[in-house]
Order: sequence, then structure tokens, then C-alpha cells
Amino acid sequence: MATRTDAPTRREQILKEAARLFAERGFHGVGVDEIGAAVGISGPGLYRHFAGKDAMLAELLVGISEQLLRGAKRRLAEADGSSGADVLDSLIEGHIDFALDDRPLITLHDRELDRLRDSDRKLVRQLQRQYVELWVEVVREVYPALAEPTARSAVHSVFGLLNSTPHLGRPGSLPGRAVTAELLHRMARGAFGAAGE
Amino acid sequence: MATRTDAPTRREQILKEAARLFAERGFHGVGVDEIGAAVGISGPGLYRHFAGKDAMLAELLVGISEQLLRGAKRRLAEADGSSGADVLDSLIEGHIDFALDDRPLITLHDRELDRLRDSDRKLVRQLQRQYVELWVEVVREVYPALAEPTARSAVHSVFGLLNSTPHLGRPGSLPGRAVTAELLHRMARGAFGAAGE
DNA sequence: CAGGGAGGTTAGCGGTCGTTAACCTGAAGG
DNA sequence: CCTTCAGGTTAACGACCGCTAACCTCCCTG
Repeated sequence: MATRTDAPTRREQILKEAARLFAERGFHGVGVDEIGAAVGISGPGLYRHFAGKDAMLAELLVGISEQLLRGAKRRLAEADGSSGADVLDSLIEGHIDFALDDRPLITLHDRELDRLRDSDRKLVRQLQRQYVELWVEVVREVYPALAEPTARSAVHSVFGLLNSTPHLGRPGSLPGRAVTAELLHRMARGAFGAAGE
Repeated sequence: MATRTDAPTRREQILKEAARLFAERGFHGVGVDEIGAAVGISGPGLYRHFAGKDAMLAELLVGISEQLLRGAKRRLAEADGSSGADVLDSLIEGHIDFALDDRPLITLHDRELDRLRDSDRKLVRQLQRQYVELWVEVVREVYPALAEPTARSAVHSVFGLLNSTPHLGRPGSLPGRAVTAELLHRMARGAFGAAGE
């Protein structure tokens, strides 16, 4: 898969702006006219690209969940043979990249899940669960003392830590992306270590 | 201040149910009729107790912020003379109690702030900021190597970790409140330690 | 150069929601 | 016993919102 160099399609523009607006004001707090205005067209014009407002949210949430899971699986495959600790580091790094680069999506991911149609919600939940279980396995390999429910709680808590990036102030006020990423990484490792000792 | 033993007032019932519903489906996703139904009256009946739907959210968010800050100040005063590490432990313990006992409020706290009137939002932001700064001071006392912006980021991240309780499954599926509290506490300390080393 | 589809537009419908108005009722107090 | 008032009720209004209908306008293509 080649790196994208083409201009973003209209669909992609819409999804990006919708994600930003949903994250800022909540799904029900944003009107289709606003989403349209954000990409320079009017509300009903969106229906040339999406079946409805719900469909935009569904595509966003399914997309995030798939992307996270795919990335984690890839890292797991690439790091095959490495130590468990290295694999865990790789997972943490991937999640941090996502949290820092797609902050609106991180916000949506755990906030608007209940606004989905039943089938979509089930799909997203399943993808999320797979992602969590993948982490749980790696964590338990590194910290064998952890029982499975404890490991799962620890994983959810570290997600909470890593997903705190939207609260760290506007992107400009951060001490620099690399520094922030490194801080989050150290803290995540420290949290797991304290859980598993 | 005596411990409450009286039955909850109607106002308190309403606030509690509104908090639960807002946390479940978002402020815009809940109608006044639903809130009324949750306490056994009909929608417009709520207006005998609150000026409007906004007023309920405002009272909830201001109340949480005040409660958090008041509790932290009390713990700081009570632990005067103790080591910094003990004070930090006390702060962590207080936040965990809140996160475990008032999960809907934790959810609202960082999710629906933007739905407030300007003046209310400023008030809540100010209270939140005071709470954070109080933590930052204690954290920097325990970990002097931490620069202030780094310490603030670390505090926000630990809040993310502690506030992950709503994602840990329904109250019944947790490994037990005390066990969960202890796990969260250890992880928070571990995260701060890793940030400040 | 016809024509057809992609991608817009505005007008408007139907439903929902917050809020108000008008009315009712039961219990407390003089 | 009459009044008052807290705390309800139902009806209805006005605004908003998601979505559809109907129409327009390029641009590509045979």
C-alpha cells in the first residue's frame, strides 16, 4: 500500500470535519448544515456522499476500530520473536501515535458509541474487544503475575491514560510532540509495571 | 457537617437520574420527558424544581468541581506535616473514591462542559484548574525533577487513568471495589514515578 | 453536440424537543 | 372551613433538525 499523495476526496473531507465537530459538540449537538458548511457545501448536499448523519458516525467509528486493530496486529506480526516487553512497547507506541495524531477520533471512540445502529455498534464493540484482548495477552506475557481480569482492567486504565491527550491543551501548548509521546510512553510502562509487580 | 440520613429530596432525585441519563446518552440525547419519567413525574413537572434543562447540567458540573476541589483541600489540610508522598497518596485515594462512587458524574465532567452557559463554564473551568494546580504542586514536591508543564501533563494523564472506571465494565463485573481501588492506586503511583524519574 | 450522471442548490415536510400556559389537587395553617 | 401554595397535570406553541423533492449546472463522453 503506497503512501497517499493525492488530494483528499470530498468524502474524506466530510469525515474529517464531521469528526472534529462531533468531538467538539457531541453527535446530537452538531447539525448537518454545520458539517456541510465546514466543507463549503450546504447541509443536504451531504446526502450525495452519505446515506445520513448516522452513516458518517458509523463510518468514523468502524474505521477507527479497524485501524487500531489492524495496526496492533501488524506490530505483533512484525515484532515476532522479540521479547514480550518489546512488543508491548510497540503497542504503546502505536496507540500514542494514534492518540496524538487523531485526537477527535480518540474522543469519539469512547463517547458516541451508543448513537450507532445495533449492527454497527456490535461490530465496533467486537473490534474494540479484539484490540483489548490482544493487549491483555501481551501484558500477561510480560507480567505473568497478573490474573486475566486484573490485566484487562489495567489495559483499560492505560488506555484512559493514553487517551488523555485531548485534555493536554491545544496542540500548540504541548511541550512538543516527541516529548509528550515519550512522557506518555514512560507513564504507561510505569503503570503496567506497578500493576504487575 | 453531619452525615445525611434523611431521604433524598426531589431535587436530588432529579439530579441523580439526570446525571445517569446524561452520562449514558449525552446531554442532547436525553429529553426532559425521560428525566421526568425517571423520577416518576412528567417532563414539564421538572420546571417546578429547575429553571431548565441547562440548569440541571450546570448544577451537576459545578457541584462535581466544587466537591472535588473541596475534598482535595481538606485532604491537604489534614495531612499537613506528612510527607509529600503521603499527601499525594491521599489525593489519589480521594479521586479514586469519587471515580468509583460517582461514575456518571466522572463521565459528564469532561464530556459536557461545552454545553454550559459562558459564566457557568468559566466557573467550572476555574475550579478544575485549581484542582489540577493543587495536584501539580504536590507532584512536584514528590518529584522535583519534573518541570511544571511536564508535571501538569502527567497529572492530566493520571486523571485519564483514574477516570477510566466507567470503561471497566458494569459495577458487578469488577473484581471487587477494594481490589479495583488498590490496582488503580498502584498504577497511578507507578505512572507518576515513571514520569518523574 | 446531444445527453447523462455527479454533485450541487433551495424549499419544505414531519417529527421532536424545550418551554410555557392554564388548570388541578391535597395538605397545612389561621 | 376557607385559603394558600407546593407540586403536579395536559395541551400546545415555536424552533430546530434530519431528510426528501425538485431543480440546476457543469463536465465528460460517444
